[in-house]
Amino acid sequence: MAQFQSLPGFREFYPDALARRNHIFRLWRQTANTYGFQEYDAPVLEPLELYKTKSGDEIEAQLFSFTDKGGREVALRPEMTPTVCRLVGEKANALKRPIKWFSIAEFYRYERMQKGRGRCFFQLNADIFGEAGVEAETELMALLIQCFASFGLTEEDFYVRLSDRNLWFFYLEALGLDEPRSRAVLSAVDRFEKLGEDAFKDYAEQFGAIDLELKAKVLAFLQIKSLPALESAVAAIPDEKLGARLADWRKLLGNLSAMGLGRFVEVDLGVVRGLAYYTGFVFEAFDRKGELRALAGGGRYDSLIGKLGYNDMPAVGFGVGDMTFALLLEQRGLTPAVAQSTDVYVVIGGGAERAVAFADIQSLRADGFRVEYPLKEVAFGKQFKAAGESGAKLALIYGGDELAKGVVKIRDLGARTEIEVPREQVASTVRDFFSGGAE
RNA sequence: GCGGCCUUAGCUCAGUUGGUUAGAGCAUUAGAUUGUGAUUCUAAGGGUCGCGGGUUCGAAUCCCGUAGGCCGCCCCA
Repeated sequence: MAQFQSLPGFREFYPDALARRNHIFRLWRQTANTYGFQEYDAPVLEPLELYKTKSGDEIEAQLFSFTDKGGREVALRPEMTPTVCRLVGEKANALKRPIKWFSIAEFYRYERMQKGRGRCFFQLNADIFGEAGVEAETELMALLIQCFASFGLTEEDFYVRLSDRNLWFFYLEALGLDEPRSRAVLSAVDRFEKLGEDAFKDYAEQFGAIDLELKAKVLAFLQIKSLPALESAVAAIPDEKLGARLADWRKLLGNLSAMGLGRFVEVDLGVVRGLAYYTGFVFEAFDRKGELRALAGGGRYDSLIGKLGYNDMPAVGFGVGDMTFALLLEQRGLTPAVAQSTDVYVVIGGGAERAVAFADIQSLRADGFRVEYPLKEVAFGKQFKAAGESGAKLALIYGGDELAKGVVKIRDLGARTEIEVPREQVASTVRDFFSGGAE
């Protein structure tokens, strides 16, 4: 039986599964289009160096990487960001701003499988380049939320946590921390939700036990869950950068409320997105029940394009993986039955009738109807059964009796009624049925 | 990289203290039904019991190894 298995962590999409996947992609694509994003794609295989430059040498352990026949070190793409940065960086001078792009692509990571995570997966990636202000965050967060809401998910189902690495750096700077210490504190902040007090161990190893007063301030700051709380926390510290940053926060949250999306967004300074390349606002989407891993993540990464050797360009982006998202839809009963059904099933008497039926079948198909017929001669009873199971709305009956009279019998499979029409009126009758009956 | 549980038909699962030819439901195909569909009845196809080794007169069953799956830790771009 199992002569060959698929590789661990890889997925196969039988028609049902592919129909569900396509449904997700269709709505994502449609939503991105309504926001004025343009779709792009790029190679699955990239130079290994592209990812090392962005994420460091350690990344190789988590990549599908190998040496190709030309001696090049290559890797299957684990993410889209470096690639899209190259695309934008190469043609930066020729691209109209703002650059609003998206892609739906497959990615590969050499990882251990878990719920919502495999070695290959699809992601919707959307990015805005060339806009340094919070207008870019506004547009992207709105798109992210709409990409979920399009499926019928509501604020009861998911929410987006918003945080800000700049705000953290300015705050820690105002508290007198240098950059290495600030980074260590942020790393602790990132892990605090999971590890609790242990999150500060790494900091202690590098810089000695953390000052208790400082720690108290950090913990208080990371538990801020609203703009007013943030404002009052910052009000106590006279700092120009912090004040300016707060203005950005008001603007971004104000924009999202004006769009009617405020209910989806929560201030949560506990989110800092790991050691990532993010430089400003960061956000993550989660299911409300807290049962699944992150649904989406994104943020601003203004220095990455420069790091890859191009002129600096501001950038904000997010990615949504298909696996966790599909789990959420399933949990909420929003996975649609998307089986594509037949429009017309043609019942054919015998060999002679077949030739006549074929001509009409082909012309109906040319008109865009989905038409099926039995590949081999089978009994009428079977054919009607097959017609019912196919989901067809109409059955056309090409029997010897009808053709002798120059007519075709058309059966409305839903209403269980039949009419006979002259053969030359078959196409128009079918067309009328579907244009009149459908909407 | 580490840990827990699991693996018998396409799917969901039975399978007695180790004992003849490994079963059921669903699904598939065919027949009842050579001109009218979602019901019903009948039958068929489909398995080297994940793979390899060991114990035994005899292994789906016990032991060892290994692969794969699920879940969690680490990580999560």
